[in-house]
Amino acid sequence: MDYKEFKKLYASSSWEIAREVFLKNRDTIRIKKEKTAVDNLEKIFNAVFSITYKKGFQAMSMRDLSRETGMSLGSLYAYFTGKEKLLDIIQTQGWAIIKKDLEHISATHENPREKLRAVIKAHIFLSEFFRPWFYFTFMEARNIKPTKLEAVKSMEEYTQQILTNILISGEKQAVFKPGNHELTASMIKAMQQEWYLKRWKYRKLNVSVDQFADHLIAIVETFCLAEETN
Amino acid sequence: MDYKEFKKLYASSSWEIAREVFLKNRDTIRIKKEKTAVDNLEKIFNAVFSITYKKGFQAMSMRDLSRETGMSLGSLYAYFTGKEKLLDIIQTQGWAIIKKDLEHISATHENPREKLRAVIKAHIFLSEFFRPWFYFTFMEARNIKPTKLEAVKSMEEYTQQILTNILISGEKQAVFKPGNHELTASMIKAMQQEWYLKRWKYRKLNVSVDQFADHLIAIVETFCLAEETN
DNA sequence: CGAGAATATGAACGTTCGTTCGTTTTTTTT
DNA sequence: AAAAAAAACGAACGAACGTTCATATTCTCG
Repeated sequence: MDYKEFKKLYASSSWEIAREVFLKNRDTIRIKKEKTAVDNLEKIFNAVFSITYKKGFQAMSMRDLSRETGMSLGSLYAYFTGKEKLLDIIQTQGWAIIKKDLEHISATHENPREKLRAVIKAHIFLSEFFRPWFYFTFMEARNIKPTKLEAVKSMEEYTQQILTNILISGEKQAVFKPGNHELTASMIKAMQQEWYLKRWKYRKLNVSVDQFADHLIAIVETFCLAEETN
Repeated sequence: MDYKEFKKLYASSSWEIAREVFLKNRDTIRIKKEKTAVDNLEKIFNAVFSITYKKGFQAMSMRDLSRETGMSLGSLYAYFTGKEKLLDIIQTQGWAIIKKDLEHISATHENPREKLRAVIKAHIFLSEFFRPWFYFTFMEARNIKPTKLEAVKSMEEYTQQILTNILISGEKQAVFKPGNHELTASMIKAMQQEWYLKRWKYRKLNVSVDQFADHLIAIVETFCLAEETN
């Protein structure tokens, strides 16, 4: 499967994400009409991503956000109770996107080799489709409260565990070589992360997301696959 | 070479780094006595690293820095002309550390295989020894001015080029397989970066810097080495 | 020891920040 | 079309910010 196919199958749209946020936060959002709320939430998220990509969340002022969205300062506060809550909403939703789709992919394959390929690709394709969410979630993790930070770290461990488990069960089936699977899974995550953290580099090198994913999988399989299955 | 040996051979101390900064910025630093200036610069850098690791540079107030260093607000401004200049000083010095030592390592080996191992290891060991500098340089890159940002990006490309060139010359000598060396070099950089970005993970997993470096080299060599030399 | 240079101090200043709220505008309902 | 509800507005407020500077303290050296 390449990125084009992936987009059609799994990805929910930017508007649907905003709608999910609206439904999850109805108690704190003062806007009643769904269409109004979701449209403006989408506008707000896009503005946040655009501003913070350049200068970070802390440096973004509410006046910046007001200018970028075309909404007044007062209006903005009808959609979230404060700047900190806005950060929290985006972070929480970002991780929800990752978790939901990764669990889905992980469940739909049996063969360890196919499963490993599918999970790696899905993560990269997801991070391409929701790049702003991924980038924000990683770069602004420092700004959330210590309680929430623990949740972020355990989420990181969880997604890594998915990879580790595939490698372990693959070793049992003699598809993969023995080795420090936890460490290998870490390295895979590091390379996946590279795609959304250093996008400018790959745009310059003219590397497509499909090329990147294939290269990463080639490296991993060369290292992990047992000799006879190669 | 393991990390213990590396420390003895190449690393300059935290105090020597501060001294380098002092000598480079004598024109803007209002303190005359070298010992006073260097001692306090070292104290300032450590305080900045400690504060910004948790909340980032933008969120660090000069009052935070004053509290952490034990110096008064007025004193601080004798060491740098403003908060922005402080950021610039640390960023510039961070990249200078990387460049200097990487060039040194790259020049002291001939055999492509040995050279690749040495450069990869040196970068990881350096990032372990100067972790605060590496972490800060990466995480606060967004806060510098566009002109300086271009310098940062070209530095990233430069260090990647060192790896790419080793792979290319290794291919010519039939030590390495043909392949997209630029992309492979990128992946190596991503994995190296992992060590200083996610230190908490490896502390938890009880993975030493030597183990990490060896695992990374194993992955790279499995993928790059030509069959006959394996 | 004492004079002058170097360094440290923190109250004070102007600015910008996040947030609030009385008001106006728009939309929906009657 | 009038009334009621919902949404948008932006001036205003106190707190916190980066920075300055007149003054106090410490150090240096004849």
